[in-house]
Amino acid sequence: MKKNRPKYMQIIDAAVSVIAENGYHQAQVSRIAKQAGVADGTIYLYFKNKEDILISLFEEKMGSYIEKIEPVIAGKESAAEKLLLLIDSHFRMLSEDRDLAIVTQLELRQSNKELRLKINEVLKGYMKLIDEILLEGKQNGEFSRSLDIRLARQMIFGTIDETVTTWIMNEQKYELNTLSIPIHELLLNGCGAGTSGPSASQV
Amino acid sequence: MKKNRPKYMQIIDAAVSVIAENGYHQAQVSRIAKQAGVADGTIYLYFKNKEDILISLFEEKMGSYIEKIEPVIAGKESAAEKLLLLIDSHFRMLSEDRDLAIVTQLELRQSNKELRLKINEVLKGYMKLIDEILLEGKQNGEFSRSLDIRLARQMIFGTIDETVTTWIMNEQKYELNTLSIPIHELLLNGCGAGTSGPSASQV
Amino acid sequence: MKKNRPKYMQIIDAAVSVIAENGYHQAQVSRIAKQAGVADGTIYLYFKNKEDILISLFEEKMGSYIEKIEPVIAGKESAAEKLLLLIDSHFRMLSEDRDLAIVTQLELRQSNKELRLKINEVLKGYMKLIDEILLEGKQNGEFSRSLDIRLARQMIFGTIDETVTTWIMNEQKYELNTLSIPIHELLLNGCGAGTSGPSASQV
Amino acid sequence: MKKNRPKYMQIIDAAVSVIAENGYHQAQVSRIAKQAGVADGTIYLYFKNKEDILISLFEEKMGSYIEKIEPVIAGKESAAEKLLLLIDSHFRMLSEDRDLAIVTQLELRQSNKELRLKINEVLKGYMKLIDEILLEGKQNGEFSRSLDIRLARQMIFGTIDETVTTWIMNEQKYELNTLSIPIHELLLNGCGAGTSGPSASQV
DNA sequence: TATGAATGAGGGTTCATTCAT
DNA sequence: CATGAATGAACCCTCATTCAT
Repeated sequence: MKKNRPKYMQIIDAAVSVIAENGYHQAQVSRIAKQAGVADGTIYLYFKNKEDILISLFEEKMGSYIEKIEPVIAGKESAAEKLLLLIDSHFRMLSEDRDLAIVTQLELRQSNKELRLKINEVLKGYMKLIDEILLEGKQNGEFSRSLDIRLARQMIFGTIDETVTTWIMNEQKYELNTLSIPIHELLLNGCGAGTSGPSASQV
Repeated sequence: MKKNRPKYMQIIDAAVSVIAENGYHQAQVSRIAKQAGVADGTIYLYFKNKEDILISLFEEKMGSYIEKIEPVIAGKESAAEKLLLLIDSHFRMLSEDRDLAIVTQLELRQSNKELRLKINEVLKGYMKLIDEILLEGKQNGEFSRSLDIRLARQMIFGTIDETVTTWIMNEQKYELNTLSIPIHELLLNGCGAGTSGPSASQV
Repeated sequence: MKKNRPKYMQIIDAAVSVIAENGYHQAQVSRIAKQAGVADGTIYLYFKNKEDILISLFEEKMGSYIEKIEPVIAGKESAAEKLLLLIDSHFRMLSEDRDLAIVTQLELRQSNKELRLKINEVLKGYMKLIDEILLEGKQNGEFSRSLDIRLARQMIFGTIDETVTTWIMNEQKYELNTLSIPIHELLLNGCGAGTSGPSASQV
Repeated sequence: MKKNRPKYMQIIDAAVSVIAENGYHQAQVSRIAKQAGVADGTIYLYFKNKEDILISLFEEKMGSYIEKIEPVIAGKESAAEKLLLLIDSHFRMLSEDRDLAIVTQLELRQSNKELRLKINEVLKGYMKLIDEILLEGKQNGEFSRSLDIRLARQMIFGTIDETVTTWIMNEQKYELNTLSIPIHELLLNGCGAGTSGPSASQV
């Protein structure tokens, strides 16, 4: 399996670094190769083409994050707590790797439609995770019975995403994680949690 | 004023149509010219360069939308009603011009950072509009006193944007405007409106 | 006759000024038209095409100079005096119109082969003038009997031309006309005048 | 070093040939590449841009000529002999490579001011060589004590240059080298050599 | 496995010239 | 005579990918 060889991750990390520093359109394959310390041709021993580097980058970084976060979330008791953990972990992951944050929030979005469709495939796992939290919240009465899960998921993901993008655009001048609790409260309210008890944020 | 000559809008409309059909990276100037029924060189009598077409496109379509919607919203009495009108008009505008929806939600986001910064300038007017609604809602007690306007704005814009993008990605298989009221309800709840009275959506 | 209409010279003068200021490749027809205070299309009522402006420019400025200098030179008695007058007038003409000097010595030489062939046609009158001086000098014993007129002419024209070009390249930091007498002496020597009497420069 | 790889000279030679045949403005990069037997992109592995090909061409051909001729001239005893060698070598070099003659005398002069300034840099070495010959001739009494070196150099270079250009313009109908001795005699006279002894051309 | 020299397709923009008014 | 909006051909350069070593 090529993915297990050291140069595989070496190239992906080089891609993140080069794209974050120079932007998507300045991230030539030769530049990534140089940063990774390999020859241009070597890239093609590990990746089908340039697009494949970017997809793999997203899969490795986001895919592995989703896999990692899933069991941790499963350990929490209430949907509210799960949602808070989701938001906070999301913010923490991107705060801790600002290059990755720039790449996923700004640069990778300049890619063509095809690539973005494939990125969406990876995100589906994340959407499913959100849906499960919402479903649980509906079923155990934490959230409104009439909650439309698809719309609520768009609200949650859209809000998180817009929040991170704004933070990046403001050159990360503030601590992203300080927003976890207020954003959580907003979203809980949105889901109808505020009507039947104390805010879960206060838990 | 060049903007008043008929070919100006003719070229912008051609750009929307060509980009929607072929994608951002396939939208060669010569293709846009052909679609507009003018010579390649004529483009440069009306626009500084290719990027200028795209900026102008966004300014004309979104900028004029913002200007148009502003007084209509001002006519509404409550913040909740204003928010509903904002959402519903946003959805309606993009439903009525699906090419424009594709261009603004998917294609224009592939542009370089510079262009996107200029697009953000145009969007600032929209953000300000949202902020005003939120401020009004806070002041007249419709929304929670503790509402963080910046975060609430990110929630509102992020949710609307994500909802439209999902609709586009699903090839517009459903009516976007049917989502106006449920999205409105979600967002109102998020703003803390549900805690102190009947949902404004029911107004 | 188009040449008698005021706009004809107006356009030529505008061309000299625009080319001197901005260089040959920046001298677009529209720029010349603007400088001349006429519409682009008007240029084509007076000139066949852009090249025709440049040829006419050279014909008018250099051709008229040659016609003017010819009778003055004819009035001088010795070949040596005639040569001095030729050199000094040449330097004076270009000193007095530095724009023209820049255009003829530097900018017009960037034109294509065809244009330069036509310029050479105009210069033939000048070459003939030099040849006549040389022939007279040979016949009356001022110059060497063995002088090759063609080569001597190349020396004279080449020296004058190189001297003016060097002066232009040095940004006209010195008075070109101070070189008339020493250059004259060099060239007289070259023609074998120094062997049979006092320097003609001292006449 | 890129200059040592065979394709470097291959491309330069192709450029000379293409420019000589089709003219400066018709010498597209793709045409030069084709003539050199390489792909368009390969040009850019050896040269920064198109202008760089032309500068390099001049440096390689004229620069290397100047370096080569310098020690040979140093071996001659008198300034007169040195001058003859300079003229004759100059004529020989261009006679032996008529494409190069066309390119340097006619085509390269159509280039923009910037390129011509760089060409002048290369020529400065040549001017220095002429100056050294003149200085030596003045000091050892071969040339007139009152000789102005700068003006004499302009005469020498101007005469040689004009002679070659006339030869090119006449489509090389005669042997350029037959002019070496008579031109030499003209220039020696010009430098005041004829006044104090037998012509060095007769040596 | 690894290299890196070589490939070649593809597009934004300028500007001399025209022609309907 | 005069205008100036419209035309459209023409070209340099980049960079993802290949393949001989």
